Amino acid sequence: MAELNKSFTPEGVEEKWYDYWIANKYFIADPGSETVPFSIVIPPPNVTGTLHMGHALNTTLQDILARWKRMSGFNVLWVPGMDHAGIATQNVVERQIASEGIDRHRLGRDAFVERVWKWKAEYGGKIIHQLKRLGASCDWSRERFTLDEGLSRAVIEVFVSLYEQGMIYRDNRLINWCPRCHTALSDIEVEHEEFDGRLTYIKYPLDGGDGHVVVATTRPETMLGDTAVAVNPEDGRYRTFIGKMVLLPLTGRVIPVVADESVDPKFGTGAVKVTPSHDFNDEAIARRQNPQLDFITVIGPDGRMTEDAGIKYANMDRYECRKAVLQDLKDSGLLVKQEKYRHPIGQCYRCKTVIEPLSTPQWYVKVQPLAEKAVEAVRNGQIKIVPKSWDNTYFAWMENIKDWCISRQIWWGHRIPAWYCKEMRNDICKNKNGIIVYRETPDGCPYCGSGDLVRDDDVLDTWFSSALWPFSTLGWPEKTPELKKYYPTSVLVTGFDIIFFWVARMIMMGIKFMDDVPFRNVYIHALVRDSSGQKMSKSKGNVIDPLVMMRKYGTDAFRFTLAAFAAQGRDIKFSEERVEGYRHFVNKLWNASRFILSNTEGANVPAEIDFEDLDIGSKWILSRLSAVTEELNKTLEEYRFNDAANSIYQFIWHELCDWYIEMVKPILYGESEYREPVRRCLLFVLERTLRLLHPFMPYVTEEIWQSIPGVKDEKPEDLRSIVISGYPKPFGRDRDAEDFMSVIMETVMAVRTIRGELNITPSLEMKVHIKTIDEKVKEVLIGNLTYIKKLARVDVIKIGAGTRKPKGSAIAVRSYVEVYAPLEGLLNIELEIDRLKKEDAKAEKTIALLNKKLLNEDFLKRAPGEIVKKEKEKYDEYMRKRERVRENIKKLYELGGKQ
RNA sequence: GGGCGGAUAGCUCAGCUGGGAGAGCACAGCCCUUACAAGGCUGGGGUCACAGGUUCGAUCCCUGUUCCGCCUACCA
Repeated sequence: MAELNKSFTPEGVEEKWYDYWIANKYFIADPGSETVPFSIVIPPPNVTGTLHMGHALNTTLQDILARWKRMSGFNVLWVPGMDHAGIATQNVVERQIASEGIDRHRLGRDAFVERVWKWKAEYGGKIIHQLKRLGASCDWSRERFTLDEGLSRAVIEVFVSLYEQGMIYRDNRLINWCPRCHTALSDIEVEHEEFDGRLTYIKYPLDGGDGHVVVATTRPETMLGDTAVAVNPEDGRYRTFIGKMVLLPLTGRVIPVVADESVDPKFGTGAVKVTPSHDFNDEAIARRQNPQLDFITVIGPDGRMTEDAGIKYANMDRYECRKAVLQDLKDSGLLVKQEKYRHPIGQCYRCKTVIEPLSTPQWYVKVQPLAEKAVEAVRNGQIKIVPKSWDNTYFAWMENIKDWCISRQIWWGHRIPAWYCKEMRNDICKNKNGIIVYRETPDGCPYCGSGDLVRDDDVLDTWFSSALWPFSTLGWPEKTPELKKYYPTSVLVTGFDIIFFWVARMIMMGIKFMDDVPFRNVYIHALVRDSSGQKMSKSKGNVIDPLVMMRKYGTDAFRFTLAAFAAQGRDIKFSEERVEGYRHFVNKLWNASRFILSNTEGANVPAEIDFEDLDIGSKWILSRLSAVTEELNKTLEEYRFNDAANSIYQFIWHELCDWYIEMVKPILYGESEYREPVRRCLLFVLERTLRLLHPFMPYVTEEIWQSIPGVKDEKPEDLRSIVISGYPKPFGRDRDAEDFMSVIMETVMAVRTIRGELNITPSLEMKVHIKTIDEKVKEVLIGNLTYIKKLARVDVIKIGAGTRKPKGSAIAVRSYVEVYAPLEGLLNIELEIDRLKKEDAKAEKTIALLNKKLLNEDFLKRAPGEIVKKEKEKYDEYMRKRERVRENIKKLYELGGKQ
């Protein structure tokens, strides 16, 4: 095969074949086809994104599944797309216009949103090109965007119907507020991290009397908004205080001491300052009191103190204010002490700004009823999570789920389809809360006819539209053929970091609106970390760029590395050396193919192959091929990507290359009757192997496959591709051939060991005598002398039961054979005795172990008969072996070895 | 505070339902044998974290301990 270069160069080849696949529409799904569907929706990457290791792993695994199923004859649809990523994208564009000196508020909402779309058209979706470079076999004709028209329709439909069913409501309560992004966040969008802080003890004097209460707080500045002090009703120390009033320092306000069971007497002083407007726990206390405590908001949406904080503090930044308050408390002698205290602080998951609890009106989804069904779906097996260990995480979260805050005070996103009737304030409108939720923009208030309507400014949480992804991308709410054919999707492949954000919500929404789960299986893959186990992040500077890996080592090697790393239930510590190793593997395959193709000129790859007229080596490799085929289908079915990768690696390198190719060389170069069958077999094995490997290494396999002459050439040109060539199925093992081969291999390795250990140069052809008591083994060896001669570089003088050890021979004892290599003059008797003694010691150790076991009556009585029999056989075998080894040592001594 | 996972060869990790441990890389020795030196052959290396328990038998199951990760949580 003159066309193949000496080594594989991915550049050019990758683009060439990707373009070819696209041009021939191999990835485009046909909902009209009768074949069994297999569908995946991609976890839509953010428009702002560039490909990172997580995407690379995620995409590779999905592509392996998609290609495998496509080759296996399924009707595969892999829907690609992107997420508009509300806050993240808005932040990016805000930064961009800031560099031009523009503020979004000055630009105005419509103009800003326009800018974001413009940005999206220009920079967004860079990641799509990168996914293509990875070889992703998505149906790009069905690419979707969470903010495109069809998806917006789905979002509105879901929102309005949930509202109509009372499952979406608006409420005013404390929410997580990001003062930088200027929006509400849901609970899971807050990341908790521990920091070294301080616990500040403050004295609150009793009003109209002696004495005081000391409270402890991590946020002294919020005291300006305190409306009570709470103690545990059972706490004897404070019992007399309950119901009394204390003087709130620095403000002159008088606030009550109240009782609440949530207060832990053991923490701090046992007395808590209560700031209902700025702390979730305090809000709960306030609402439990009768009458309810006052809410005084002292920190505003921008993180600055409000006027209610007092003239002195108003407009200060919250941290600046903390310093001021501490100083003032110190000055007034009310600051008792401060102690070091490590505690978690909530931060915005987009910008890491410290979250501020803030009381604002927001929209919520009542999730409990949805969650119950979603839990049930996993519990009863309608959805299978792999690995199973994630079930518990899922259940734990779902069972304690709180209502989902879905409104965001940003501009980039699905605007909430709600309007407020202004007239309602004048009691003209009969609509009790003035809220109008509509699928289309209403002309006027349907209740009072007023034309004075104002649309809600908020947009929906990005994850609201993502939650609909499995059916919105298939055309819902229309009844499309795609929806009918491909929903529920077959599998969702994703990282565990978005189980709550995304997976759980898709399940809830899918069941609610499609009356069926969104996917049958969920495969949760690991997080890719750096080689020392650290999370990759820009700030740590330990990010490995997938694009760099692909450029440096080729996409095939990179993909294979990811698959080989993807063991279930463990994070991936990525190391570049592994990629390098798999590049060697690509090269190995390449060269083996070169060898096969150049030695099979004139032959065509057969569609099927008959074991009968083949030599043992060929029967063996075919049997092994069938075994690995079975293994691959099985491991892929179980999402054991690493096992799949290792199996095919092992087969190609160590069975096909190290043994089979080496052993058939004499046949190929000589005039054996097996020459033609072997040539066919080589092509057959190569072609099937490439197909087995294709899902992992799409490019190099296609490149080689296209050079193999045979069946494909009869097909029309646009159907000639490994992509649609069919995934191999097991075709049967030949146990005899495998057994016989193991005898041959054992013999060859015995000679090689002698060579290696005694440092006999490979260029010297050794003469060996082989002793075996088994007639069948003898027959096999005699029938396959060519192999043994070639692989061990020996001339076999004698084989059989009566073979005796010639004088001055090196000896290797194996299960079925004993190999004697006469080495007159060459043999170092001492070295050889040492070697045999080592073997003797090994056997001795095993025998002792087995002996102990077999003398144990309990073992004989209770262990299964099959095991006992196996152990006995093993014992006998080792006894025989030891016997032979010892005999040989004795002979060597007789020959002159020193005792 | 609760929950989950990990601890196996120098390094990175496999080891599915318990019968006595594997790979890749690294290391050592020998080979440029006409597919591949990005290669071939051979070899060394592990009381499977620690302590108990269940069992005829435990790397595997149970309990506890230590050390690492991660998730989750309104102890101010």
